[in-house]
Amino acid sequence: MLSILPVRDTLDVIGGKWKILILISIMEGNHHFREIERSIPNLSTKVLSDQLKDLETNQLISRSVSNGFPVRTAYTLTEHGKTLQKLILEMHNWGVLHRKKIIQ
Amino acid sequence: MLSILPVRDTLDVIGGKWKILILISIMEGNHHFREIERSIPNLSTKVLSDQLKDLETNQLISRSVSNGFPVRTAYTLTEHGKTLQKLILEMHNWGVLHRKKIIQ
DNA sequence: GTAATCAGTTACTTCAAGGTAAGTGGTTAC
DNA sequence: GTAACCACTTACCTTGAAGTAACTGATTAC
Repeated sequence: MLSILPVRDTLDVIGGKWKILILISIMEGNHHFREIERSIPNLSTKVLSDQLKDLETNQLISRSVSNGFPVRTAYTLTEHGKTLQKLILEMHNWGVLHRKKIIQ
Repeated sequence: MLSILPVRDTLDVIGGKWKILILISIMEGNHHFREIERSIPNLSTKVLSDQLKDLETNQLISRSVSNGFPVRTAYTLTEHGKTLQKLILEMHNWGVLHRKKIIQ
């Protein structure tokens, strides 16, 4: 008997059009704002900014600003964010399976 | 290097507010239209009807109509639909973990 | 014969996620 | 000193998912 709330919580956090893409981009080594932006086609600065705030609020990523000049911000996965990796891999694998099934 | 498309495919199929809830309801033994509708609070007939069509298009559920009277429709998971169970369980588990982390 | 149930459809509205475009304030390269 | 880059913000607009409400057509119970 699965209760519904936890699954909805998960979708709130990683659902939508961009959140998973941004997480994957950071996982793959893109840590700066423009770097992440350039790595994901059609992602606007406004949407990226909004989504990064959401991800930070949910403690999946952390934002740090270097004290030196030029000031550079760096986004990294938190330990909590890293617990998503297995789930993202599962979603990837199921997506591949599904595409094979549907497109044939 | 995870490509983005498969994860997006997965979200297209199980994302949104209702699809996973409907799948879980069917998994738990609700097979008739009104049965599914009653099992999920605040779900309207129109939305249920739309979502069931989507799920059928994606070959996750199948719709069968009994030849006898009264005509009853039955929605069941396909074999392909059953491959989602592991992923849904993962989403459930991560949701529980996340709620602990955020709400404390 | 009328009230209720099943399995939906149709027409219309609302709303939040996402998109567009321009601007801000600082730094660096030449 | 001006052009370009970094890291955004602000204001406004668009669109599609979801919600509301009423209706359909068949069957069954009383």
